[in-house]
Amino acid sequence: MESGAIRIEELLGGFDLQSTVESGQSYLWRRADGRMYESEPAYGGSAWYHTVVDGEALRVRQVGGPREGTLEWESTGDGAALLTDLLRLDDDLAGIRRRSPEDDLVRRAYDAFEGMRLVRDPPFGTLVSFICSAQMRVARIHGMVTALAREYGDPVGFAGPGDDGAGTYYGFPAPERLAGATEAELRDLGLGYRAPYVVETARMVADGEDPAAAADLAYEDAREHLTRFVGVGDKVADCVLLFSLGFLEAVPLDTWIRTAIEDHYPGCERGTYRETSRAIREQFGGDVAGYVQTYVFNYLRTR
DNA sequence: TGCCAGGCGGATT
DNA sequence: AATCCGCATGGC
Repeated sequence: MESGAIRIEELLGGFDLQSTVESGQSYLWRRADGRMYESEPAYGGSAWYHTVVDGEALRVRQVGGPREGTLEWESTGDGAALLTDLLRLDDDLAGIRRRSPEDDLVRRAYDAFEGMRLVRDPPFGTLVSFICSAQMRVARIHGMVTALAREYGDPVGFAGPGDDGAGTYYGFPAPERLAGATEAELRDLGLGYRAPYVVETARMVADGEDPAAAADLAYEDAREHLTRFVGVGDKVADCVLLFSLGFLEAVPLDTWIRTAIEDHYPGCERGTYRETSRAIREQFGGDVAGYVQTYVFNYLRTR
């Protein structure tokens, strides 16, 4: 096992671990104490969080604040490289904020979650997570994804300081494993009407349709391309583009953002997803619009 | 109790 | 192309 530390002072614009992994962007991290989404934003409490990527286990906690704290990590692999990739530690967050609009809502959202970064999660786990997200609260989405990992994922033994004491983490299942599940099994895990969508999309990916292939396309073509997967419309496609494939201009139009448009940017409502998306993307700063969206989403959601 | 949650697929018009 | 409808399920 390797371990190390990253000084947050060295990251442009700081970092806050809790708001990054508990803001409904990623459902692939878990808290050792099991208290995801329970504690207040900016509390943190130096909780350990863990994930598994490509068979490598990684856990991390933040000691101190979003400007002068330290990220302590332990991993079966190169923890520093994994963290930098997964949590976008190389983004210039201060620069991104400078390129964001200055209205009251955006300012309040940035101030409420100082140091929150976007994530760069693996494509298949992100795709399935957001298929599960339809008409569902974030804590329950996290519960569904956790159940899928527990039932179909590969365990990685990793003893240490985690409060769960189990020392076994589960990676998100490979497409072939979920493709082999039955709709009834997934319904028993609480997926409801999303169960057949997950099975069918897993089959498509197992048969060679790679969601990551969208990364080579222009933004709107990439969004259209991802809707080929079952259970994936424009909104879920935007989530995959933003939280996995690095399209920072993507603005998922979910219920919270649609409310924000009604209340704060009524001129951006254009009647169709495509045109409303273009308008709010412009309003939110173009190539940093996805960052603005995620701050506003989390701010409104947790009020 | 009814309403809502990071919507989508399918049928109808 | 736009609109309507059905769909699971737990929390408030």
